[in-house]
Amino acid sequence: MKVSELAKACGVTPDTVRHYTKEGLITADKNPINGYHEYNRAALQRVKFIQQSRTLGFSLKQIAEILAEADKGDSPCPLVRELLEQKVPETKRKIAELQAHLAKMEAALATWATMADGTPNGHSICCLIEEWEQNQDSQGACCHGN
Amino acid sequence: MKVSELAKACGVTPDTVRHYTKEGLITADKNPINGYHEYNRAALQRVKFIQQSRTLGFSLKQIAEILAEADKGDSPCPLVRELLEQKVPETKRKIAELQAHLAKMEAALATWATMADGTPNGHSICCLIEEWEQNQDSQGACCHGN
DNA sequence: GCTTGACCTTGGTGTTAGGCAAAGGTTTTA
DNA sequence: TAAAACCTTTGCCTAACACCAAGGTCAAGC
Repeated sequence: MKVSELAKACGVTPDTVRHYTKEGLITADKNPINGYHEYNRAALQRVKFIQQSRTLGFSLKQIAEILAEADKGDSPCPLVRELLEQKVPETKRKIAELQAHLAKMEAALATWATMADGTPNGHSICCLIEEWEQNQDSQGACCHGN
Repeated sequence: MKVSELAKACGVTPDTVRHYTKEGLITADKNPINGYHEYNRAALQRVKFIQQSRTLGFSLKQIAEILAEADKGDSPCPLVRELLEQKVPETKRKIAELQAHLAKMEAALATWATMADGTPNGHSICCLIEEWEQNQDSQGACCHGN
């Protein structure tokens, strides 16, 4: 298969296939006549595997480790379990961060609903941002009356 | 103030201050004798503002727009409201993605708890990944008995 | 006065996972 | 046979810095 054929078969772009090839995640023979890459079924399987792994949140570097393990003839499964077990709390942390983040934004918007816009005056750039967090008891000290 | 003094005062690294300077988010006079950057209180205020804005999830590019608006003498507040209102659904989407992601991982780990590790055999790289999703009814077809 | 360490400068590289574009060769199609 | 569609390599772009190198500068102690 050529680049685009493989890409289409896997539902990725040709650039992605080229990227994986360049990074050594998949290999290809080169047609000596025209220099074109020639991919086989193993490459197809590997690209599909890579996409599956990416949906689980693995980085290309981690996937490369997994593939290297498999290429050595060892089972990559223990490594996969380990990586995934690390990833779960990490993902939970990210979710918590984003949720805190979202709460901040919604709180800010709610607070701002009662605040007027301020014109920058040299001691304040945007009162909405500068005042929204720490001085929630003195809301709008810099803005109101504008 | 010099780079490190400003950085310390704002709780960021000198590299961050240099980065903001290079990107034009803050300005500095240059000491003609030694070429050192000299920051004033306005820069201090701006770096703090940038940090506040970053905790709200704004990118440096967006912050640059906000600052540019303020520098023109206009109130950046309407822009800030608008940006933040765009950001809320975006963040919700990201959270949902991560949660789906997490669910996938936990489901995979739960499924795998009952599966043995497989040795790569040419038709499977890591059965855990390849089998976990689509064939949940034929779990371990490639792995068991190993 | 001099050395040492801490600071500053510019400029470059690295990080993720490709996207995009240029310049040129090849293959397929009309 | 000419255009369209494909392929190649090369290299730059993204976000927000972190880190490093080479070299100049400054403050302190001896």
